[in-house]
Amino acid sequence: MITIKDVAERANVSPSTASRALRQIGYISKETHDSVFKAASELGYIANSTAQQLKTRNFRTVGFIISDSNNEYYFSILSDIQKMLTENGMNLIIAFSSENPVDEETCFRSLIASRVSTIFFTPTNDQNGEIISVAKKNGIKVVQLFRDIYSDLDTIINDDESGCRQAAETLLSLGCKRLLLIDVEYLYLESERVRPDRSTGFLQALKGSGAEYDILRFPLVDYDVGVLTQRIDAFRPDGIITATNIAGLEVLTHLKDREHAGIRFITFDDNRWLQFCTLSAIRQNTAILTDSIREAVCTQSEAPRKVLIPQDLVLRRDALLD
Amino acid sequence: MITIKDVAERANVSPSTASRALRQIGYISKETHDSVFKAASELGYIANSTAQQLKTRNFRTVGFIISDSNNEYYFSILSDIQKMLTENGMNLIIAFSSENPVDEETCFRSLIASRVSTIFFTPTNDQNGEIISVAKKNGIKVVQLFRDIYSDLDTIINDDESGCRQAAETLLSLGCKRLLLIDVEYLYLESERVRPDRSTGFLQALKGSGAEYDILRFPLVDYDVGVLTQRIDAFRPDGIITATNIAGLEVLTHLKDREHAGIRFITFDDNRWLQFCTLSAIRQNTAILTDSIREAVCTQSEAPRKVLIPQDLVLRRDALLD
DNA sequence: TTGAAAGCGCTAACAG
DNA sequence: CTGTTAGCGCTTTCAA
Repeated sequence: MITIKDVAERANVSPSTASRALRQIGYISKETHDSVFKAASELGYIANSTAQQLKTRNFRTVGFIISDSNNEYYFSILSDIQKMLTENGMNLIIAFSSENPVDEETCFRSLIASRVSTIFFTPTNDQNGEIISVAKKNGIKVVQLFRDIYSDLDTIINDDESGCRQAAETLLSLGCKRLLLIDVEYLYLESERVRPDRSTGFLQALKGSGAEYDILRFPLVDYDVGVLTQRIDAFRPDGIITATNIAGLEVLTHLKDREHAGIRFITFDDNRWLQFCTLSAIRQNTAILTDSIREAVCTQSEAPRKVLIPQDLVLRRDALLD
Repeated sequence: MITIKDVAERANVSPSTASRALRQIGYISKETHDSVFKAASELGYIANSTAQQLKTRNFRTVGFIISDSNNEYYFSILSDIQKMLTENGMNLIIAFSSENPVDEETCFRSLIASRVSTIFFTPTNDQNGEIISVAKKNGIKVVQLFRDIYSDLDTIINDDESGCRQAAETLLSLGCKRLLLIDVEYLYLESERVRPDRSTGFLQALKGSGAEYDILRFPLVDYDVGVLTQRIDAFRPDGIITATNIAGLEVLTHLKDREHAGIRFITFDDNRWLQFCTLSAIRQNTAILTDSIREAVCTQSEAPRKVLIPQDLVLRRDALLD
């Protein structure tokens, strides 16, 4: 390991002078500046940011807890977020809560130990207030993403409720009479506690439409696909909305196998494969999301800030109707 | 911020005693142990791992540089890697090189500054030996993933050469007479410098088969899709192999648009959408990969270790042949 | 069994 | 303009 002491010795200055020279701070003579930079480059010196942070109490790392590693939506936003953080001189540490409170707490502990400046997480339950307050006691900002569970936290969510309402209205306007929504079932959370709620938007669209409808709440992980397929076969919908890509794929696979036809389909979370299959989807707004995250990282507000991000419905010629 | 001093004061012991008690190391009386733990839990104390690492010189973080954030393959392996690291008490920092040497160097600098124990990266070029040696000078192990560019580094690669040979042999055995391989064009690397090389396996399979063939090297990012489609239209293949999902999607989109038929298709990097579309793919072995990464992180070898991971061809009823 | 002291690598305050 | 000193939070001798 090469330290600033090594650089200082080689340049015949004190460590503090070397430090100031390298950071271009304060008054440094041209000669000192040059000799320090020369020494640093010859030695291959790179400042230990761990020690810097300890000293300056200025923690330039952000923690990101992904709740569902199978959900590609997370990864589609990750590189934008990382790029934005780099532009702001920050690092990104990621962790996975696997949709359960115990892992979520472990993630928190690990990120708190690393003294990240901010933790972004998608709450898997409403019982982890303890560790959240420990984070805050340690000067860490905590922001909940995509699920508004803890009312006292900064919150950034996609407007899934309105997205789902749009999707249902569109299906109705296309002539559907029997709509099925595959919403999310949370293992450690009452559905009623979770905002935004796709079912709410769904019901608003259906109110007074005269159409039949059904809602299945389906787990994000460790699910039994039979529950899904039986419900489809029993209800016989002519339009289906799925809350995630994964559920969407299960639905599509089932419909294809059974050679169903004429069932219209919209899923949350657009991607290139949906585009290729000319399937309709609800597209999240990554730009606004990244921007909100940047703001959350860079500003320190008092009152909890709530951000609601609008989303688009992308209609495509539905392959299943061909 | 809550420090061990706070805990020590509340428990009426010295910081060093508190430290030993919390880490269950050395001789500690039952009473001290209990009072220290009580104080820590009441205060919500979590040890600052930054300071711990500075002291113990034991860096429990791994850096991972993703070269292409559009390539979902990276994300499909990330959660397994992260889980494995967690089990071994380590953290994961990710960074993105965006397939260019400048960003790659920036990533290295940032990870070296964080004093990660190991850096995994997919080389985007062969000119960054300088920063790699700086990493090593700072006691950081460097492992190249998926591309064998620097001969003196630990290396973990998928056996794309054999995978491509298998794919080509299979297409030939299915009766194809005109094979097109869409291989990767590297912006900052001569193709000949990159191992494994899909084209090599492709050519081995074709040798003596009497079939016609063509190879197009296509960029991973910022590509012109017209180059791809024109080549397909000009060569009129009856079998296509693509090196990435992204190129694969472009090929499929083109073939669908033009209502081509009877063209067999195999792509690298299997996923659930390919499965749904009943498209054939070459499937990487994530278990072996994760295991190799664990070994690289946990053991310190002298000579550079080279790991070659075998992969499977998954044949599915090709939707385009229906 | 516990505490005092030193020091990991770095920077900020203060003298010079 | 530069060096000395102290200390971030933690652990590790070493002495008590």
